[in-house]
Amino acid sequence: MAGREAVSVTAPLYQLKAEFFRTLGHPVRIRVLELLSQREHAVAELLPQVGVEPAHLSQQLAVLRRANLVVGRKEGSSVRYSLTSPHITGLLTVARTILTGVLTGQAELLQDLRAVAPETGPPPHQPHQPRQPQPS
Amino acid sequence: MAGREAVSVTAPLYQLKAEFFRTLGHPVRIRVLELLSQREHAVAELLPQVGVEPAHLSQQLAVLRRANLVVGRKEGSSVRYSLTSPHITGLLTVARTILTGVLTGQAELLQDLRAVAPETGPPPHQPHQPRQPQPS
DNA sequence: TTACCAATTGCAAACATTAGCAACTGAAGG
DNA sequence: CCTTCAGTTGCTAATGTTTGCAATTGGTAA
Repeated sequence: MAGREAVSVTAPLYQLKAEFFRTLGHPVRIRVLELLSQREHAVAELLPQVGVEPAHLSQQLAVLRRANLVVGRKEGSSVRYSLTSPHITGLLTVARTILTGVLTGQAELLQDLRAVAPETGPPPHQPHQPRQPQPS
Repeated sequence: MAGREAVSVTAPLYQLKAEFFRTLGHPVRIRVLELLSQREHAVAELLPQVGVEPAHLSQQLAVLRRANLVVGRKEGSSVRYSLTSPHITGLLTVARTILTGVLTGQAELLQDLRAVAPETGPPPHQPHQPRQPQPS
């Protein structure tokens, strides 16, 4: 039990931020948070959407619970999960915006590479113009 | 055969998002991004601020470079780094907001635990009062 | 009661990341 | 030339995370 302290009052803020982002750094957990951004979901509803076996989903839900990003509420024989903060939805949106930019940058880089003709002169290296669109 | 389909030919979006967040999930990298949020910094300027040995910082900068979150520009014998997107600054801000809420929630939980006298009644569970600003 | 279903937990193997050290490149100065 | 400084890269032991399986809990129905 050494590594993870439940609530460290003294941990530096950037350490906490890193742990926070690390919590988001898993496909299943992202998927869950996106689904919960739309509305509350029972585990049985999440299961087919994320396509992993129940035990695995439960583990990842536990991670999100420990990080206080979601809460589970028992209802009959099932458990319904929801976000603890609406800001999380915003965070995912901003992340997508950045990701779009990053991918655009990489696409441009690819194009630059492709623009270099096999045996002709040196790479032109166009001066970099940012992009407009943001698809889903 | 219907059912679990990988959704996209290329990497699914939530996979990319997870990788993106994982990139942020390290104290040194967070520290660097925060410093670069203020202004451009040379590696030699970052070094004393983050307090790790040069090789380690270089590795973490390489991670951020590969993720296309920062760019390095050689200037004389030093390298100056800057963010590729101003949105990153916003992301860190939103993250702090969420983190503040999360920590507030945990603090309340601690207080609840503390409020339970050794042999007296059940935990009172106060109804949730929103937060107070917090320093960087 | 027993059986079943939804969800969770514990554990160990497979996997990925981190951090420290030595070696290397490239530029500036003697 | 040689030396030094700023950064980077390669390698590897230590560490942390993921994930599949078995066992478990708690609720519901027969």
